[in-house]
Amino acid sequence: MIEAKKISYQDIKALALKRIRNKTWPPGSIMPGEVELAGEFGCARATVNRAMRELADEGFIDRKRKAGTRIKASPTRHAKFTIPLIRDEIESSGATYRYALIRRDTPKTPDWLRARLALSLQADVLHLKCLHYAGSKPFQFEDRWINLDAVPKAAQQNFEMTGPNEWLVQEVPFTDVELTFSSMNADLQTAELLGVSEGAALFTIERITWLEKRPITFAKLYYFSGYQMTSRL
Amino acid sequence: MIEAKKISYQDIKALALKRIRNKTWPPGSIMPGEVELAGEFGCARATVNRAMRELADEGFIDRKRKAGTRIKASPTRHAKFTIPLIRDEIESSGATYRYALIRRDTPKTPDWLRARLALSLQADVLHLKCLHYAGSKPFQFEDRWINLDAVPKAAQQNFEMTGPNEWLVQEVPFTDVELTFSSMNADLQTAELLGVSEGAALFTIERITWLEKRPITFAKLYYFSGYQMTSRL
DNA sequence: ATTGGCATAAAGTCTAGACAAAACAGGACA
DNA sequence: TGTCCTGTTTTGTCTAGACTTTATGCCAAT
Repeated sequence: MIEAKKISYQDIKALALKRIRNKTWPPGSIMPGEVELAGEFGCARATVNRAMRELADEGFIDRKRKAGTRIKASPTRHAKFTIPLIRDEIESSGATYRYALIRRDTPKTPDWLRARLALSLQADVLHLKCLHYAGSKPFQFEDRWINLDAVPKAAQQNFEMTGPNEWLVQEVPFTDVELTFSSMNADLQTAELLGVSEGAALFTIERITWLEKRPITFAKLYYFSGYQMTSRL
Repeated sequence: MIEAKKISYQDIKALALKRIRNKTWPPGSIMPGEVELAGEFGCARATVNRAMRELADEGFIDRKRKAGTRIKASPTRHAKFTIPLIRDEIESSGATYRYALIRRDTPKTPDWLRARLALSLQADVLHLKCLHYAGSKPFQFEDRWINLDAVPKAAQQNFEMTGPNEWLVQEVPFTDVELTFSSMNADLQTAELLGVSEGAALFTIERITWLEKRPITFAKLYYFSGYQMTSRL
C-alpha cells in the first residue's frame, strides 16, 4: 500500500481539474461540497477551500454560498499578460532603448478628451508627443495627455530626457487602468514618424489611468508595423 | 474610542497598498515580516499571509523565504482580460450571431504549420475557413487548422452548423494557450470576405492551443476594421 | 397564488499553532 | 582559500475548529 504522504492544495487543484476535464464532474453540475471533499482527501477543509478558491479565480468553477460549487459550462479563460515598461520591452529584446520628445504644449483641452476622461470644463492638460526607438528604428509613437488638475507637478517637468510613462509610473500612483487594443491605417504624419508608408496597418493601444476615479492620463500608443504582442496562459 | 471590530485580510491589503503608495514602505525596501505585521494589526499570521500573497500575485511585492518581502520598484501590472466565445461577444452586444462555413478540406500539412506547432511529419490536419457575422455584417474571419492526430473525431464533424471554436471548447480539453495580437493590412481575399477595402487595417489574433504539450489547434482570427478589444484592470 | 420570514446549508473568513522549505550566514575543516 | 555543513530566519503550507455571510428552499400567513 502506497502511503499518501501529504496532500497539498495544488494536488487537489490538479485532481479537481482532471475531474472537470474528463467530465467526472460534468459542466453545469454541482460538485461535492468542501466538507465532503476534505473527507475524501483526508485533509482540512481550509486546504480544499484554497484549491477551489483558486480554481474559481481561474475561471473554471462558480462558487456561491449555500448553492455550492458549479462547473462552468464554458470556462472563462482570461489572458493575463504583463504590460512592460517600453524601455524594458525594448532592452529585453536586446536592442538599445532611445527616447525622443517631439513636442510639448499645453493646448486648450480638446472636447473629445474632456468627454473621454470626464474632465471638468476648466481642467488643463499637458500634451506630449514622443518617439521610442529600438536601436535606430522607431518602435512606438506615443501621443500622451496628462491631466494637470490631478498631476500639477507634471507642468514643471520638461520630459526631454525621460518619457512621460516612466516618469508617471515613478511619481504618480494609480489604481485603475483601461486598455483598448485596436488596429488602424497609418495617417501621413504617423507614418513619417514611424518610418512606414501611409496606410500601413498599425497596432495601437489606448490607455487611460485613474487614481480613485480621478483621471490621470490618456495615452495613445502606435506601434511600428509588424509589432506583435504575445501572451501565454 | 472606536472599536476596531475585526480586521480582515482585505483591510490589511488595502492598508499595505496605501503604505506602498505613500512610500511609507518605499520601493525597493523590505517591509516588516508577517509576524511583526500580525502583531501590529492584532490578527493571526495566516491573515497577513493571505493579504501579502494576494499583493504578490497582483505584482506589487516580491516575496522570498528568509529574504523577506520587498516592494517592487515598478509594479508589474498585468492586464487580465477574458477571451469570450465569439458567439457570446456578438450576442452580448445585442446583435444576432450567424455562422457560415466557407471551406473545409484536409490538405497536405503545410510546412509553416508543422514548424509552428512542432508537428510530426505524418501528422494530418483539418483546415477550415469560416465567417462569423454580427447581424448582417461580417465580424470575424476565422482561418483554423486542427491537428487530427490529437483530435481524430474532428474528421467526423462537418462544421456546417457549429463553428470549430465552439465545438472544440465543448469537446476537447486544453491546458495551454498562446495568443498573439497584431495588425495587418487586408489582402484582397480577406478584404472581400470581411467587406472592407483592400489594405484596410485589420486587428488579428493568432491562437495556439495545447493539451499537455500536444498541439490541438492553430487559429488565425481576422476582425472587421474598427474592432476594439478593451480590458480594465 | 403571493409574500414574508425563518431554518439551514454552503462557502468565506479567522485563529492559534505546527511543521516544511528555502535561502542566507557563519563556522569547521580540508 | 574554498567547500561543506549546520543553524536561523522568513515565508509557505497545513490542521482543526469556530464564527460569519449569503442564498435558498420551505412553510405559514395573507
